[in-house]
This record gives sequence, C-alpha cells and structure tokens, in this order.
Amino acid sequence: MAKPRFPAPDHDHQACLSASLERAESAYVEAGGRLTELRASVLRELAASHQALGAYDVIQRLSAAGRRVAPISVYRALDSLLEVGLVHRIESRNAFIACHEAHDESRPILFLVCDACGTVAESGEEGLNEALGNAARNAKFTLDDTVLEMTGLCEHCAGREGTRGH
Amino acid sequence: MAKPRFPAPDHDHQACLSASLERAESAYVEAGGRLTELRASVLRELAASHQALGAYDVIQRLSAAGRRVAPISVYRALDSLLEVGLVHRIESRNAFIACHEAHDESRPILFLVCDACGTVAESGEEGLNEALGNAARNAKFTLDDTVLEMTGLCEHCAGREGTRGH
DNA sequence: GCTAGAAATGTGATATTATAACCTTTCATA
DNA sequence: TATGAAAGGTTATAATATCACATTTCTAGC
Ligand SMILES: [Zn+2]
Ligand SMILES: [Zn+2]
Ligand SMILES: [Zn+2]
Ligand SMILES: [Zn+2]
Repeated sequence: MAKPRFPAPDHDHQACLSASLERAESAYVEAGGRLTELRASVLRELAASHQALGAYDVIQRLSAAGRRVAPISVYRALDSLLEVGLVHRIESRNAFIACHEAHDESRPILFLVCDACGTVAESGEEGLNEALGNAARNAKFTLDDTVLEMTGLCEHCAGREGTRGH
Repeated sequence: MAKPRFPAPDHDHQACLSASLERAESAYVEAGGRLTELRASVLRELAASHQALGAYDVIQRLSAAGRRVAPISVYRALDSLLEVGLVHRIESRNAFIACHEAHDESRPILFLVCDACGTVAESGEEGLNEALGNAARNAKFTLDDTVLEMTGLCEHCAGREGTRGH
C-alpha cells in the first residue's frame, strides 16, 4: 500500500467516486455476489465523502436524494459491502467509509481519523504487522482480526484548529 | 509493561480484585477526585471479571447484587473511571474492562480480546509505538489517541474451540 | 417462456447503547 | 454550620442495531 495520505480538499474527487464504483462491480463478480441498486446507492453515499458516516447519516443522505430506506436495509447493504471489502467500519465512531484502494488481505489496516473534519486515511504501515504478530505470539493468542484506529488532526486541519470541515 | 498474558482460569483472582480496588484509592488521590461508593461498585463488577462487560451488563450485575442504578449513573461512573485510567473501553465491543496494571501514559495499549470467553489481555508491545508514529508522520497526522484491539482466541480457549467461558 | 429455489429487500416492531435536562444529595472547606 | 462544587437521582429520549416474517427479484434448469 502507498504512503497514507489525506486527500487534498481540492483533489479530483469525481475520479475517486467513479473509481470506487467501478471497483465495486469487479469486486462483486470476484466475490460471487451482486452489486445491487441498493448496495450501489449506499456505497455511492459513502464514496461521495472521505468522512466516516454513521448508518443513519447514510439513510438521511439517501432520503435527501429521494430514496427512503429502512435502517435494516442499510445495515444489510453495509454488511455485504463490508464482506466484499468495499467498505470499512470505524469502530471508534460506529461509522463507515468507502475503501478507496485494494488491500493485501493478510495485513491489517490502520485508520487515521481526523477529529476536526472526520476524514479518514488508510495506512498499511510496515512494521505494524510484525509488532502485532509479536504481541499475539507472546500472549499465545490465535489472531483473527485487528482494529487499528488513530484519532487526531489531519494535515489540512492541523493548521487551522477550531474549524469543522475543510 | 510485562509480557501480555491471559490470566489462567485458576489464578488467584481474589488478589486481582483487591489489588484493583487498592490501586483505585491511590489513583483517585493522585488524580484529585474521589472513589465514591458508586464508582467503587462499578469498578468492583468489572474487576470481578477479566471479561469486557457492557454498561448494561454492569447494571444487571449491580442489580443482582441488590443495587438498582440508572444507566446514566453507570455511564457517569465509567467516564470517571476511564479518566482516572482505572478502566479501559473496548471500542469493538462497546464494553469496558478494569485495568489490572499501571500504564506508561505515552504508550498506546493493545487489547487482545478472546472471542470465545471474552477475556481481555493488555499488551504494551515494543515496536508498535514506533510503527504508529511512522504512520502518523508519513500522513502528516497530529496524533491524539489510538485504538488498538485484536480479536481471536486466548491460549486457554484455543485448545477447546466451541466452548463459551472458561 | 415457465417455475422452483435462492438471494435480496420491504415492513413493522423492538433490542441495545448512550445521553439530555433538571433536581437533590453529599462532601470539603472555610 | 453555611456554601459551593462535585456527585448522583429521576425521567425522558436519542442514537445505533437487529429480529421476524412477508414480498420481490434474480438465477437455473426445464
Ligand atoms: Zn475523493
Ligand atoms: Zn481534517
Ligand atoms: Zn483475575
Ligand atoms: Zn478465551
């Protein structure tokens, strides 16, 4: 994985969005499911933001876009997207983000969450894997999954503390 | 911090419990608050278990012990205990554990959570700190806090998969 | 095309986790 | 023993997540 980076406020975001949806199609083909209208809609709302959104945020946005969806439907769509790896869950926020890159399944992902703007960057930092493996080995722990999240200020917010959103 | 370890099913748990409550007294003196009856009761329920308990689990246990407490009261007690460092929150479970050791404040804590028995071990694995620092630096991220949690099977459960609780 | 089974979604209710607003009690200290 | 701050009580409600069951949509096989 590349160096972790926070998207610049003025990056070509339309590209992010369409890349995300294109990747979704092939991910579902490979995984053996279907990118349904609902799932695509949910993914679109997440991909349209680099911020972590709660399930009910997604519902509101879909509603604003003219589509009323029940919580359970959104959760089911999110579950499916999570399984396929198109979406990540940010545990410390009870929120979700669209994944903007492919991952090496064997490596845990470190999420960097900006407290000011809510933007999330992903990192595959080398060395992390080894340290975690050591910890597991020392404790005789059979590792299944990891949750790695850092909170703080992204480079775009650090300079102008006190603001909300880019 | 010592090597991360899962407490053996037959360890001297009474010692854990009284150590935890003794430490609580001095922690509050140092931090400038008071270990009130309510806070001690909440801590006692958590310390009586090495498992992560939800706030409502704590309420039930207190209730079973003859003490009815409202959710908000337990959450307030938990907030206080968290501030003083006597309790940790496990984000991936929306649950809490009593801390069974003192921590170097400058280092993040890695929690190892057993999926079978719910027991949680703490690790201060060397190398983790450096890897996290690198990730933050690479992303120009101003680090505030970290959440590090691993799930899997503890050494006591790995051998007898399918069981619940020790 | 038609149809049985599987997968996905809809519907309505409800469970679980957490906090708001406001009032009363407890406690340190002067 | 008055006083203010900290802690806790009471009631209501917000925010997050899931259950149970009906309906619709899709896929295969005929
Ligand atoms: Zn973008
Ligand atoms: Zn930011
Ligand atoms: Zn113990
Ligand atoms: Zn276990």
